Parts: sequence; structure tokens; C-alpha cells
Amino acid sequence: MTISKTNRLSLVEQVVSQIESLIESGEWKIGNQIPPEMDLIKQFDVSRNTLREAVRSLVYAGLLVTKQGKGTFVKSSSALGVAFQRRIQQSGILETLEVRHALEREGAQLAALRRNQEDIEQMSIHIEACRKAAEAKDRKAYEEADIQLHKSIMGSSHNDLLIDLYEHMEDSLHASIHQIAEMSSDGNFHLNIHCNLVDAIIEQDVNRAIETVNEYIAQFKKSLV
Amino acid sequence: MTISKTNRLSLVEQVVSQIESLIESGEWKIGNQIPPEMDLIKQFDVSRNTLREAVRSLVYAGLLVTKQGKGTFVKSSSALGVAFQRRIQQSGILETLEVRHALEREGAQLAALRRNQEDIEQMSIHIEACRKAAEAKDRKAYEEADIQLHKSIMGSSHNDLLIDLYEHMEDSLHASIHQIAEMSSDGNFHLNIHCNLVDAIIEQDVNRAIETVNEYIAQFKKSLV
DNA sequence: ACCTCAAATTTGTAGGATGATTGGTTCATT
DNA sequence: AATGAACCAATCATCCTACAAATTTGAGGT
Repeated sequence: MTISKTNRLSLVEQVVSQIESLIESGEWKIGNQIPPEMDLIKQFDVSRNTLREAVRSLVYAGLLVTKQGKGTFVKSSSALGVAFQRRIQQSGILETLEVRHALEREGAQLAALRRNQEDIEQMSIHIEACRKAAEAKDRKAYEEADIQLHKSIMGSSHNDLLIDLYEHMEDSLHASIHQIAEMSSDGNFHLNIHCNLVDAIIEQDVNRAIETVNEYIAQFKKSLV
Repeated sequence: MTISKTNRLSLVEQVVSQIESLIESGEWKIGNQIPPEMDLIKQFDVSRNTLREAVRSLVYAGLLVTKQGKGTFVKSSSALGVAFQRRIQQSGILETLEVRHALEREGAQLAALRRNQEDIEQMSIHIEACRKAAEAKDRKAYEEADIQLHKSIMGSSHNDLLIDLYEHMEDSLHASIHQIAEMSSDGNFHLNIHCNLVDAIIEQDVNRAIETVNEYIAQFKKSLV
């Protein structure tokens, strides 16, 4: 005899589940506005209260955002990122940097193993943008290009869970990257080491890719002390 | 002109924030029942709807659980665990294993750098438990000791964010770890490599610690294919 | 063409009413 | 006294109506 586990789902939970499916299936695309409350009430056949509790849950989880007077919009397809982000904000820069090291090292390793032609093109585009920004000494543009480059490297790992975690670290990292970039004044070192990393990944030199990540994270750590 | 960023918090968000504080501060302890809706309505001075939307958000996030007819109880102090669990359930074992690799590799490296006397004692206790369980061929006890050992290694990294991520992952991984353990039948290999890892950490041999982690993750990966 | 202001749309908050589930109490029957 | 049925109280679940606040839209006047 199995003692019936939490057998019955509440109406709110059912609605939450349905909305999750709509988002995950792409029927409600990220950035798009979802139907107004009144329509959803009819669609799901529940009261406004029930619907609002469901929507509010997903807002808290970071999947939706509501704007009074405008509507409700799809923000993300994964709740993990927001929870991760909240946790990061309670941590120190060093702690965060070390977790970043963990993710980037694994990402670089997997990227070197799995990168395909499309990945190579993406990385090339972004490292070229870095080079141009560095030449123009446009610090803001460089930071933006740098982040895009890192994302494309992570994307080349083809591990969605890893990508998810890294993407949501980025927001919290933006500030510290800026801070670090200002401290470590040697922009050329930065650019060169990034080129080296991309090179290693393209050539599928796993060890060199890992070592390169180790190198620039170590550099960051130094500039923190 | 700076476009005012979403400045004002909604009432629901304020209530959510206050409840989060109550939980985090330990004023509402895990497992305990929280005051009924009517009391909270008076305490926070909001309507039923507002309060319920706030509570429901935290239920979805996994901080609270409500039981009709009984009350609402504190379940966890961190939303990360539930989010992780949900996300991992959608991921393949390989993806999860790779993220585990990322965390364990960093953890081993930091542990080798930072382990103190107390950490060494903890790790020694747990590896001894592993050895005994292996001798007795008690698979269940071995798995438990194994998990405790990994946690103590992670703990030696003294990076709370890393520890948190790993612990919450471990919860969801228990099943798949079991599965992996059954597939890789060579228990002695398992034990030896763990001894090697702890040894490296105690001797502060960073490279050997990292290499050892790489080795047994690679072994796991093989057994997956 | 431009400005003003009212209306429509949409989410936010309030408060009441009823149903469902659980736990305990009372009380009659055995 | 033990048992079990009926009742009652506490609590969350759902639904309803009403109004407030924010945003967009458009009509009307200058």
C-alpha cells in the first residue's frame, strides 16, 4: 500500500503548471505580452484570485513580469537563474569569482571538445568586436563585447544547465567585471589571453583552454587583494 | 535624465520581502507553523488577497508549504534547492554530471589550498567510514558515507556559495548517484581514488587534487555511455 | 499640428462569502 | 469504560464584487 502522496493538485498549482508549459513550449515567447487577466480567467476557467496567485508565483520565480497598466510579459523560461542570482547577491566578490571559475573552466573544456563551425563563427565575431573596442579604447564597448564573447564560449559547451547558470551570473557579474576591468589596467593582457582561449578552443586543445581560464581568473584574484 | 527604474515595490513584494527576512533571520524556524492568514493580515496590514499572493509565491519557491485545514509551515530558508531540483529534473544525467564536475573540481582545488586541521579531521572520519562500509560490502552505508565525504571536501573549500550549490545539487542527485554507483561496479577503484583525493587535499597538492577529480568524473562519464 | 483631458484597458488592493480539509470534542450506544 | 458517530472550530481554497492606480488611446479644442 502506497500512502497517497500529496494526491490532489490545487487549482493554483494546475494553472501554474499550465502556464509553465505554455512558456516552455514557446507558445508564449520571451518578451511577449501574455493575454490580460480577464482572458486567462476564461481560458483556464478559474477565478481572478486563483489566476493572480498563479501568475504572482511565476513573477516571483522570475518567469513573468507584470507592469501595472500595461500588462504581463514573459521574462525567462527558467526559474533557476533568478534563484541563483538572488543567492549570488548575498555573496562576496571572491566567492562569486571562484564559482565563476568553476563554470568557466568546465565551459572552456567542453567547448574545446564540442565546438562546431557555427560556434567558431560566433566566437570569432565577438573576439573581433573586442579587438576593435580595444583599439578604439572604448571601455564600455569592450566590456559588452567581452560578455558576449564569454557567452558564446559557454554556448559552445552545449550544456544547457551550465549555460543557464552562467547566463544568470552575468547580471551580477557586470558590476564586478567593470570594477575588475578598471583595476587591472593592462587591457592588452586581457585581449591577448582571450584570443589565446578562443584559439585553444578552436584547435580543440583542451588543456590549453583550461590553463588559459586558470590564468586570467588568477589574474582577477590578484587584482582583488 | 535617468529613467526611474522600477522604483516602487508593490505591497505583495513588500510582504514577500518581510516574510523572507523572518525566515532568514530564524524568527520563523524551519518546520514550524507560521501564524494563520488572519493574524498575518493584521500584522502586515494588508488584504487577504495581497497576503495570499505573497505566501503563494513563497510556497512556489519552496520556502513555505501550506496544508489546507492545518496551516502553513516553513520548509526551507533558501529557494535555490527547489529551483535546482526542478531544473535538474529537466536535464540529462550527462549535463548534470558536467556541472557537478565543475563544482567538485573547483571545490577540490580550494580545499587543497584552504583546508585546516578541523577539515582534515572531518574528511578523515568520513573516509574511514567509507573504508569500513566497503569492507563490509554494505553498499547503502557506502553511498551515505560517500556523500558525507564529498560534502566535507566541499566544506573545506570555505566558499559558502559553492557549498550551497553543491548541497542543493546533492539532494536532487541522490538517485542518479545511486544509479551511477551501481553501474561502475569496481568498488575498490572508487575507494582508492577517494583516498587519493583526500590525501592530495591534506598535503595541499592542488594539481593532484584536480587531476583526481578529473579522473573519477571521467570514469563516471564512461559508465554512462 | 499640437495640446489637453477624458475614456478605455490593465494590473493592484480591499473585503466579504462560501467550500473543503483537518483535528478535536461531545455524546449516545454498546 | 470503550467505541464510534455527529458535531464544531480552525485554517486554507476558491469565488465574487468593487474600487484604486498606472498606462495607452483617442476625441476635441486651440
